Amino acid sequence: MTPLTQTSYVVMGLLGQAGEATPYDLKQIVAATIGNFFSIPHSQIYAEPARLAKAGYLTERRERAGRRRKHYGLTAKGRKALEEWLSTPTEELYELRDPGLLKLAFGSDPRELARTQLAGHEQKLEELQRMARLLQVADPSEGARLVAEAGIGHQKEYIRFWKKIAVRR
Amino acid sequence: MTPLTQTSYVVMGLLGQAGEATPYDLKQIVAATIGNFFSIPHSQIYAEPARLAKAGYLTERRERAGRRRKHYGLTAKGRKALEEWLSTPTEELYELRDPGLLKLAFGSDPRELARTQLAGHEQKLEELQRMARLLQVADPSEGARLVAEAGIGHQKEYIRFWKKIAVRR
DNA sequence: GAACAATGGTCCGAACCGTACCATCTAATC
DNA sequence: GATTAGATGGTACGGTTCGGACCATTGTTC
Repeated sequence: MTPLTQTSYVVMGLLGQAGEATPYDLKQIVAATIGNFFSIPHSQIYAEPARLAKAGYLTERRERAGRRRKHYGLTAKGRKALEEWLSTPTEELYELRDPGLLKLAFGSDPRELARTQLAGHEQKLEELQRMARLLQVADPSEGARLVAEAGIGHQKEYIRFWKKIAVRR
Repeated sequence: MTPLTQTSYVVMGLLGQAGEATPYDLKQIVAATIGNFFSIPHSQIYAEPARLAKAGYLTERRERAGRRRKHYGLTAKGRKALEEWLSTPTEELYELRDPGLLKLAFGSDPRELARTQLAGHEQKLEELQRMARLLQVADPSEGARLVAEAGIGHQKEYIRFWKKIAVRR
């Protein structure tokens, strides 16, 4: 039995948008886009397509020469599973692991922490804004744009939060 | 070698605040507080203290009768490790897995999704606000209060986001 | 054509995870 | 005072995930 995990749907979802792709392609896309709100370690991005292919959700085509890259694409079965998943809204909310907040909760010095975290979030915000600008012109999908917006909103929220702490007396 | 993971610090951090505790106690505290921004499955909360005790970071005392609960506390070594960790601000940001945004990115129907997610986040917000009120009166630690505030801020951000989508034409 | 960076990928043991199950205590009900 | 239901408290375990180290091919620069 091959249970489909959220990672599975990430892979299938990307292939649904990108057509055929190698795991490396997927890795790049993840890093640039959904990695921002759905983290996946790179080793999984290589392992998962193989697993899915074996279970009939993906086609696997291997180059005969050179790098012998593997290219994956959705099968009908894969496409069906993906669509089914997409058409059922989740109630589940997020899962979060924020080491900054963790330290804060346990009594780290708030101001120092705030400085460090602030820097990170500001940088992240810029990244996201850059990305959003690209999507404005380039991307066909509305979902991608919305999601980028969501990310921006949360970064701003983080920045408000840490700033408040940083400037406190 | 026993590398200290974030989970380790959660356990040690809680013991730092609570004094001695059983894994069950820890589980309860996590569920009520830091679980909101740092998720850990309950099986880990039982496994980790044992691991840490074996490595000398915790003391382990087992009741002789009845439930034979195990009580854990920080050793000097544990306290030192904790303090060291607390005194180094992290640059690392969060790790997030949000299935709602994932589906949105891949083309789920935004309005339907919004309705479902909205309900969840509104409930979560209430929970957090209830908790925050409790902390106002009961909790000594400033960190805990700040962190609850952060959570509230993000829930509100989520609600703004999904609401905007839900009411769209 | 050597050296170096970028690309593309594999491998592995430890940690993690969900889930199912087990045991003890409490206290209400008869 | 026996029975039972629910809350409390905990263990076990096999499969999955994870980070990180390492390997191989290609492209670029000198």
